[in-house]
Amino acid sequence: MGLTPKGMRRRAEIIEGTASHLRTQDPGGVTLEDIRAVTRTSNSQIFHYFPGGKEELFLEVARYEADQVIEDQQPYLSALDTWADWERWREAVLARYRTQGRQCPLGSLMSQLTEVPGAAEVISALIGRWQAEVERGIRTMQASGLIRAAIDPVRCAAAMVAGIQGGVLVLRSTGDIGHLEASMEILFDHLRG
Amino acid sequence: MGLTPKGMRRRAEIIEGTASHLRTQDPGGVTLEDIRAVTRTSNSQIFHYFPGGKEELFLEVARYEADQVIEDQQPYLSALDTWADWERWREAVLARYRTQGRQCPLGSLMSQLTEVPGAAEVISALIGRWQAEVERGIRTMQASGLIRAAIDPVRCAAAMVAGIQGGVLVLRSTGDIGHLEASMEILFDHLRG
DNA sequence: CGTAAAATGGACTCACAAGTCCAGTTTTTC
DNA sequence: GAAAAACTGGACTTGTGAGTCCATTTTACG
Repeated sequence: MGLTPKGMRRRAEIIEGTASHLRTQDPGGVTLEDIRAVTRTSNSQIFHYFPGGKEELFLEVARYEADQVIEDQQPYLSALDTWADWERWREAVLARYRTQGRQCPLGSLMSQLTEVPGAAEVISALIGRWQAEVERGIRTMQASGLIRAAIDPVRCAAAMVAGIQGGVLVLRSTGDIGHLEASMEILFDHLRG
Repeated sequence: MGLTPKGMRRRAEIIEGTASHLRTQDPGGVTLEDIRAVTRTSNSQIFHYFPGGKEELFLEVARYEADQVIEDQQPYLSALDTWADWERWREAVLARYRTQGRQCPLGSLMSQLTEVPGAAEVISALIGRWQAEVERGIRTMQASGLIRAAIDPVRCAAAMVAGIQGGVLVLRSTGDIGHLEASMEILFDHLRG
């Protein structure tokens, strides 16, 4: 049979507890014992809810964090209809990364999952969703004449996503958010023409 | 005493052998035993040349690979004096990543070294060097009137580096090189005005 | 030469952390 | 209200892989 309501709650608690612990600790060094302590579970619970063990749990956490990434950009990301919306979105992105600094929950997590089938899909899906939203925003702006028609929405959205990713990557290694700012700045300029 | 000539050779061999093995295998799963096999060494040699053990060895490999990244872009990166040079450079970068696909030796390696003092410096230094070269290129082009003066060399170089990094990151997770191409394309357009 | 330092081989220790097992408790369901 | 299924605790097994140790050979250098 499936999970009882209580079981579902417990499972979610384990994922969320692990996620929040992984935001402050390097996932590479986190053991099941740490997770047990932090989530007040026992070994049997972990393997009960995640038969695939640590790997499966981490993958679930990655999914959860990927959702968070999008979530944190809402409601702006889904409604890029005016320049003011774009600016608010940009601020939301910058604010997020200014706050979390070099601690990118998803980035460090994914590096632990390099050969788990499904891990790459999590990122691909995230990037896909992200890019699709940006693309939609560009098209909307084009429809209302705010962005010139010569802009290729697909390429521009791709560059935007890549620029942000790269900016965050640099932020993670150097602690400098300037690259992220510069990337978005220039791409916005490019959209404005 | 220091190392004898023979010792220095051996040490270099271990680094290079490990590096080339790490390009085809996920560093996370590579053990000292694998390294012993691949480099035909014994445990004592590894600890003899790298008293800090695996961590120290991997850090050396990271340094080595970081040098390679710059090396592979030469001689173009150091002489971005005309548009033709820029195009050749772009092609060199794209060619490199088209070839190695999702296998980014440095990226996967660094994720194993998240809490090694010195690891972040390797990346910081790489990004710094990279960005400085691009910046110099932009200034040269400005001096000869090929790029308009309104362009901010620092911001633009930062965005370029971030865009490339992000493009590679996406390439690593999705296998799609389109983001890298789009990033460079748009930034080149921006430079051309 | 000869001797001291450096280079090598390979067996051994040891800690740790993932995963297993089973016995006991709670919840669901009929 | 009782059987079945889901849930939980915690001790135990086990494999693995980093790092240690010492004995032996090779190289540097006066």
